[in-house]
Amino acid sequence: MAFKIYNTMSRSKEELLPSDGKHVRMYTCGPTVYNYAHIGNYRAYMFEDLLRRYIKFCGFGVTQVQNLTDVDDKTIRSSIEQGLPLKDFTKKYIDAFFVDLAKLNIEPAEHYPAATDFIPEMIAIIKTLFEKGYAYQSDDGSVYYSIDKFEGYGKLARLDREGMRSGARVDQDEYDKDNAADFALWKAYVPEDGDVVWDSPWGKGRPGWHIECSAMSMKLLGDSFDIHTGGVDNIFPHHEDEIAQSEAATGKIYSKYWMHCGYLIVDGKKMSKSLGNFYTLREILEMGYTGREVRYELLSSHYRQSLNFAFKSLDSNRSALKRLDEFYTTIQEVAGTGSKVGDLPEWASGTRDQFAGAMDDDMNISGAMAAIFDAVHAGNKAMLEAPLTPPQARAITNLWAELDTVLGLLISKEEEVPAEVSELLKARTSARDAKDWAESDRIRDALAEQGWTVKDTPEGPKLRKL
RNA sequence: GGUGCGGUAGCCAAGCGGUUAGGCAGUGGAUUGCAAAUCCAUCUAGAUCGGUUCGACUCCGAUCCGCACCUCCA
Repeated sequence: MAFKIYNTMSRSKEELLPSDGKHVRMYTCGPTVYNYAHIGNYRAYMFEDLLRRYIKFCGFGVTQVQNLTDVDDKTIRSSIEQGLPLKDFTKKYIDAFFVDLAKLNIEPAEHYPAATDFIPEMIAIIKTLFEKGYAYQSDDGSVYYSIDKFEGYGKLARLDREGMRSGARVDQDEYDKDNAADFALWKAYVPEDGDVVWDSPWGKGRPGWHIECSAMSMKLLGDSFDIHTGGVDNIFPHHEDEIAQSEAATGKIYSKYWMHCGYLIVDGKKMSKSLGNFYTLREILEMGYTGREVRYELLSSHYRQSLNFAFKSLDSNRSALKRLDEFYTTIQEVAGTGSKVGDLPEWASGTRDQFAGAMDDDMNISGAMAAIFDAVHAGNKAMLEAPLTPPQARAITNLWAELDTVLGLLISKEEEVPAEVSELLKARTSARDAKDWAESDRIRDALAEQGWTVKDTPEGPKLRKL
């Protein structure tokens, strides 16, 4: 089996082969910390989470870098509005970001570099670009990258260099630049920047946006690394410009694979802060949804497909997760505390291959989830015929644990049954033994108020969290 | 205008040149003191028009519609 991923650079699926054969180095574009990230942003981080988890499932090691953009127009403007030093302002949103990642059960990356901690590295790259003739300084003091000097410019986005001249949004007034599409490496200081300023060989100022990713990725992963990811809106200009400046500076291939995820759509439009049609994770959690339900939502569509966000599907995810929980709880009850592992029952013997086969194909999550639900259905059916042995059940819980290293939503945390609730259950059992159905139903309602539902099974009553 | 993605049943969403994807919801039944869960059965597909083929949801062409990117963007 081979894990194939869609490489935006080649526009085709390619087998993932890390350059050292065993350890994948990946750079994933992270948040700009001027506000709470919305769930459209988390769609990208969720895709990256699935990717790193499946890479590990395939037996590779992973080093993931996710940057924090803590200096740009928006962070500067907002921090000044709030009268806070930039670092104090961004800290609030950086902290919130990590809280959200935990709620969504997104595995932490190995590195979370902040742009403001890598200014010397950025300046070093710009210096090199000057030496090699790719950079120039304009009259206003800003430093630009000359895209005409880089032969491969446009190779990722497959730009029509001629067509760009008549591009819809090229600002004709940008006469400081040699070519309207040249981008800033270093922005000269303007009063609006307040005290956000660094010294450089080209005067006071601050870095351009694209240079931060080049500096941090190459510093932490090397001049050439394996995978670079982001949303499709990053293909151009951000990633195109990163390639231009990095490859011009080093003369090496910057990233071997480029992967991009589709958008989160709300009411037929891309969710974005500028359109104002966004939800933050904390808003959704306040509405009573769980991080796990949101995780299921963000995960369960193929990453390159746009994902239509609707509360209705969050509700249906709750039902689907209940079905998974019901199954897993049943299996776990049979497995008990025994550690002896038996063979998988016939109905689960192909599940792992079916799951991996789907995931190998550019992370076909729909196929992978179908493998899970096929097993649940076949298992429920088989258990009506013949009970599992504890070692068989243990084999299944082990399989589930393995698959959940990828999905991160199969196994929910055990709920402790409060003493009060187990007292109620006892009282109800007595009532039922006495065939006092009215009392039994009254207690069942009382349990529901506590958030628990009771099921009467041949093995006795069972409690489930609502 | 350039470039790219898509249109699959009530909703969400896959693979596949011929054989039930899957999830949610609905209906009928089994089961249950009643439920819940589960099982069984069942309803609703492939934007439109052509072409290739023994056979097309799948390949090709055209048309229509939607979304995105073309220097804020995950």
